[in-house]
Amino acid sequence: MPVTISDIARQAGVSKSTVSRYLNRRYECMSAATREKIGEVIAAADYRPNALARSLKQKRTHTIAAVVANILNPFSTSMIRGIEDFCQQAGFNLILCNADDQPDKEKSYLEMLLAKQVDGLIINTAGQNKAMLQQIAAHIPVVLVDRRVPELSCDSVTLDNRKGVAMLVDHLVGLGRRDIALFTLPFDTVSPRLDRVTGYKAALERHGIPFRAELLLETDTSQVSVQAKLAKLLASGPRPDAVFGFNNLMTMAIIKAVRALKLSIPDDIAVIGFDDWEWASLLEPPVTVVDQPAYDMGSKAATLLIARIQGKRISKRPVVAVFEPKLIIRSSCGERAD
Amino acid sequence: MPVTISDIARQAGVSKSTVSRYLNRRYECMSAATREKIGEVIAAADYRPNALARSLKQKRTHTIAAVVANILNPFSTSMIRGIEDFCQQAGFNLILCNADDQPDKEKSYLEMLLAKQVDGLIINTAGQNKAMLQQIAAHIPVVLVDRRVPELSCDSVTLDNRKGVAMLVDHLVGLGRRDIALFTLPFDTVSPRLDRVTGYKAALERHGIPFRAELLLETDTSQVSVQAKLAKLLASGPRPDAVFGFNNLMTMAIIKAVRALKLSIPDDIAVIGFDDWEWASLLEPPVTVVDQPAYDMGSKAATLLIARIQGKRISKRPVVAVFEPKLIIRSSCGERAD
DNA sequence: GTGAAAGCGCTAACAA
DNA sequence: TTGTTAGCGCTTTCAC
Repeated sequence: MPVTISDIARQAGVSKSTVSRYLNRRYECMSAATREKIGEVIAAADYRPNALARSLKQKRTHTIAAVVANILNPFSTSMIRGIEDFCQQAGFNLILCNADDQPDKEKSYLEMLLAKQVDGLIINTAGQNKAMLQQIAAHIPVVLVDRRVPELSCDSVTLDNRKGVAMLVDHLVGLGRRDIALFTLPFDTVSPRLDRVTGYKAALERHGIPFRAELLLETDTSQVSVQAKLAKLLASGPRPDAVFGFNNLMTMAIIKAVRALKLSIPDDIAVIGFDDWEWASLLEPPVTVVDQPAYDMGSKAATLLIARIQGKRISKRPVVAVFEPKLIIRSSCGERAD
Repeated sequence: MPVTISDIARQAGVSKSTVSRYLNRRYECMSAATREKIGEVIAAADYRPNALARSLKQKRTHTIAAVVANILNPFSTSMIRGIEDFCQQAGFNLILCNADDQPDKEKSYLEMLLAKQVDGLIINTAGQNKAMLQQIAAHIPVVLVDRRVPELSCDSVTLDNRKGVAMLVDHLVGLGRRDIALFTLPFDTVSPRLDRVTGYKAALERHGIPFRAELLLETDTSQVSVQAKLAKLLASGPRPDAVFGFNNLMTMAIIKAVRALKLSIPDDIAVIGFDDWEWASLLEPPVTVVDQPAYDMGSKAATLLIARIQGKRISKRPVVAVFEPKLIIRSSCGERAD
């Protein structure tokens, strides 16, 4: 039997309306005496307004949700921190959901978020729930992070993936590597992956290097899968002189595989990855990567979302924030930075 | 103007109660015809019940919250996955909060969670909000993870930290190391840290090694702090032949510092850490650690919490689940496992 | 400055 | 089998 607004009203000898005004800081329409009295009663009773009731009435929850692809990926956690910090500062609550890159799980989270009446949504979608997202975007502001969905008319925050790959390929080619194998997760439906593949082909072409389909390897990020593909590749035909991992999980798997296959980095093979992560510099040799400003991307997404929710006037049309990748040269490609 | 239960009722030509019964799967008390009719109308309207209204009435939200200390720490993310998977399976929603080890932030999250009427709480507390937690625990089930709070009468899930440290010290001593420096975060208020310090002293004593206060170093997990302390230690008196990091973040900082100081691991100094993490095995040399089953601990916490919420009969008295640490020997202490 | 009353969208007796 | 009614705890006109 928690204490309600009626209890406070009774104890303070005023009406619920007055207490409500107090709760909403409308102190102007209230005598100093009642204001003080209510304050005392609330403190004494340790009263906490019921957000459900309030939201039901106001039709706003002051809560947004973030659905990320994989909470075990440092890219996601950094992005989350960016979102979280902005929300905190803006007085919004955050519900965090980990869709695990599974469309079903994503869908069930979306269902629950809608039921809970969140005011807005930031999502790094697996891409299979377009219809549902479309419908959601019609009701509440939605911001896509990392992955675009062309069909969806909403704000998005992405990285210039093609540029990132260009930097990476340029770096490799500059060091004399030409046979660059690339390990990616299935890339048909997920925009950054597709962009990276496209960027890879474009960059090769720019350097006059013919694209070889056998160097484009689609796999999950487990060491076994990666190692099997890599071993097969090494056994058959001209061996690659560089490998490029599509995200940090993939890069880790590549490094494990390369080591298991007793290859030396970078002498036998150069290794380069997308996404930086805390301990990339601690590996031997330290790994060269293209970094995405995950924290800033998260923060920007939250900024856009909350601006929309608060009806701040931003362009009616979807805004597309594109962030710049950064090449962090360490030594896994044959060049020592320090 | 989203569609409500009244809209559905009208369109289906029945009363709200009947629709409500449908929503709550009480099909027994309903003709097949109405059941079908309602189903059609709901599907056509793409109706989604408002969880706020439902929860307000039922006084249950089917939602629990998890407040973790630091989402950037792999220990936390693994634990979260354990919690999340169990919730998913049990049909509970999860609100995730990252308190960042800041009591203020923790408090503000607790306030909002209470306002949102969560049914239960899993918390890895910074330890400064005892009074508030006590009061919360009196209303709803609370499960403490990782860190105990003796004053609080609620379930807890912890690791046998003293045992973990004992394994670690035994390992080191077995390899001939006796001057073991230990880097910890401030340990006066946080139980696992305190347990680890106590366990360290006890283990030394068991081996007849006198405890030297100058080897117990309290610091944050930044490389600069750690490196400063380590440099000072090396310069003054008998140098340690091993360093032990209190969690994975600390261990990473130690490794960075040791490298910056041009010491060789394990020849000049052995390094061992608490918590395993994905890439510990990829470092050179691979790092020996004491691992905590973070996923299982999270899963167990969720299991306990939800059992309490559902009133399953578990002992009235707080249950204390203690997990076993596991020593993972790699080669940073002078012994190669593979 | 303050209160009475209606209602947010739902559930749960109690009737019929 | 179904409908009527009365709230859940709050906000918000509209009076006074």
